[in-house]
Amino acid sequence: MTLGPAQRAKALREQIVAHDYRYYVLDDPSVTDAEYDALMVELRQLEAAHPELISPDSPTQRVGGAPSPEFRPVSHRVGMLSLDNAFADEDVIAFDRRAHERLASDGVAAPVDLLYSAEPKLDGLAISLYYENGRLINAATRGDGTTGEDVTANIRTLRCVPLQLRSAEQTRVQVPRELEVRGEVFMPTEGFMRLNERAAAAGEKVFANPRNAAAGSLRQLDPRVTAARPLQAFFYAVGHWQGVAAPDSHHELLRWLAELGLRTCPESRMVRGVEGCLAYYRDLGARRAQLPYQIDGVVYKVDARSLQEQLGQVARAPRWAIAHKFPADEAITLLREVEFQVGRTGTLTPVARLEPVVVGGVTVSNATLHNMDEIERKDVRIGDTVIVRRAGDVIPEIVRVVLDRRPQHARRVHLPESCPVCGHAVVRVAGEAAARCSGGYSCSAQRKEALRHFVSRRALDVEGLGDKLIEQLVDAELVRSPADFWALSVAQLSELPRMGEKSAANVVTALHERRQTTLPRLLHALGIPGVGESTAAALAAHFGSLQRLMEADQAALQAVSDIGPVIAASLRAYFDDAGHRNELKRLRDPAGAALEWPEHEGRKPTAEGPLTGLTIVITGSFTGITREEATEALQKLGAKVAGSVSGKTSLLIAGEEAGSKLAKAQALGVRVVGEQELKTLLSGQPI
DNA sequence: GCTCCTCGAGTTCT
DNA sequence: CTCGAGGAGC
Repeated sequence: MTLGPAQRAKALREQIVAHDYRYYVLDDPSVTDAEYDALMVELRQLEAAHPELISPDSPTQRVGGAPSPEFRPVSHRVGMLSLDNAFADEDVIAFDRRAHERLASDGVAAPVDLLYSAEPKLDGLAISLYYENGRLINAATRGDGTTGEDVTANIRTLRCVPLQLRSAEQTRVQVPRELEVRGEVFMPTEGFMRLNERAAAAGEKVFANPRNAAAGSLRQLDPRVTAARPLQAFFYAVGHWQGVAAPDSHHELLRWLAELGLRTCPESRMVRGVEGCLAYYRDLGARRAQLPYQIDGVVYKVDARSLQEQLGQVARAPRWAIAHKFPADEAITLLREVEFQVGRTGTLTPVARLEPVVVGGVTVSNATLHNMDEIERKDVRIGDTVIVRRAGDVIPEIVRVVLDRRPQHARRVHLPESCPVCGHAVVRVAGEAAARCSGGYSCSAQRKEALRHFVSRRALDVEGLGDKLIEQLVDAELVRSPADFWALSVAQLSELPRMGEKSAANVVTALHERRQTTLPRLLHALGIPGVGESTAAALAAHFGSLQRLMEADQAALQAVSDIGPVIAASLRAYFDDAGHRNELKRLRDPAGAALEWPEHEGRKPTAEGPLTGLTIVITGSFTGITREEATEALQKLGAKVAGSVSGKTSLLIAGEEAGSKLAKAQALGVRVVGEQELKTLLSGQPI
């Protein structure tokens, strides 16, 4: 007998979903791709002939609806935590010891060797999927952990993501009424390479690494584009569930997810104790290059759920899990040339020009060598083969030279005798690491940098005056000193290449808006050697007006805290210079730049508040507040906000992606809190 | 005079 | 982020 179209469609869908499950979750396909495709074709034809049979969770409906105009924000009902990082074996040992100590102090009996569930840490994007009665309702990115973006339409196009969880009849487990499951979306290395090859052939821009490619693919407005990208996903955690008994351990949770049709990573293993963790780390590290996807470390999770609950979480990371990162990626490349850059203060900085090489997922072609001492210490020569690393995973640095590969013709690096930009003599003060161009303001490099600094965000904060524009203005000799900026007309600006009347007008308006400034900003903008943002603020608070500051002698200057003989002399030298005094006059002149700032009596008392006496350091990023805003708010409450962690630090407030400061605070035993506590503090309550 | 701490300055890539 | 150096305290 023949089936009616409705039954046939249902049968086809069940077969396709079953094949998806075998293929993605069990990794054991039972049909060829051609057979699978034939089923899809038949279902499509059937649905085309009988549109009433189409259901939203039909496998043909992965790419559905019109492109969504935006990615709506979605708040996670349970915050998506991040993990603490371990970089060395000792960090893992300490993590295990802390877990033991905590359990012991809570009176919980734990085995000598805790059981851990270990899995690779994929280099992709964390996502959260929400299923109701087994049906996929929405999908969101991790975002900041509290709020992510709605990427449902794009996630639906991933064939390894079930639109419908396996039913109660198909599984040996209960299907939850509600399930919020978390995992990682990533692009397998091979798919990434093919995608880039095609993009390069088509003259489109290529992605720097699989992670960026995955992120870019998920951010497509048109789901059809996402559907064509080779994205995959593994699931490894549950944020929220209802209508089902939770598995007792992480490894059972993974099994349970797989049973529901959610793909889990085949590399996850149970390991015993620290030794087991470290052995797993080494094994995976050795096989890293052979894995079909990119990983940046491994994750250990205390397996038993009862112990996880006992351990709880701190700030924004659980105490029962840690990510053990692989060492920073290093690459080997050729040092082609060493050039010297001239900074605002005339400092000559040697920069290595490298044969471009991919390190840690980005292409690096420059690396700073800091100064001549550094070059000698590392014995770097032009033509050398060098090992490059991204320090703190961000700024490229040359780790060392591969001496075996030094060619005969390798050249030593010599400090130029004259400035490469202006030709003035280069001087090196005995005992100082830096070499300087003696050209001062007549050196166009120093002038450009000084002008750039003057209008930079933390100084006068003029928008629209970027590096390129300043370069043009200096080269065209339209601007020589900061006061000249305010003499620019729209007509003059619009004559410059790539500058329309509209942008020119915007720049003039932006300059005008910043005429009203503050004394600390102005003092910082001047770029007096040794006077940065914080010293400028101290000077402004102490003297109250530019006039009184300019009249102060060395002794009066040294009365300001943090000002010693060196900075006092630097200030005096600056204000004694006729050129500088003339520039200040032009800046203040109502017929010139006409800058204005409020003056006061000076010596503003430091704020007294509930936090007086505390030295607080802030690191990482927060959701509702920037670090700058938090700093200001804490200072208003009387706290001293410092830039680095030391023995004197009373508290470290760590946000997302906290770096070395967090590690240092932990090493020094400084108390660490998170954004929650920051908010509590700012509301005036103790923590 | 020594040591610790903080600030300033310079830097990369997307 | 990191390094160098000035400032402050012992």
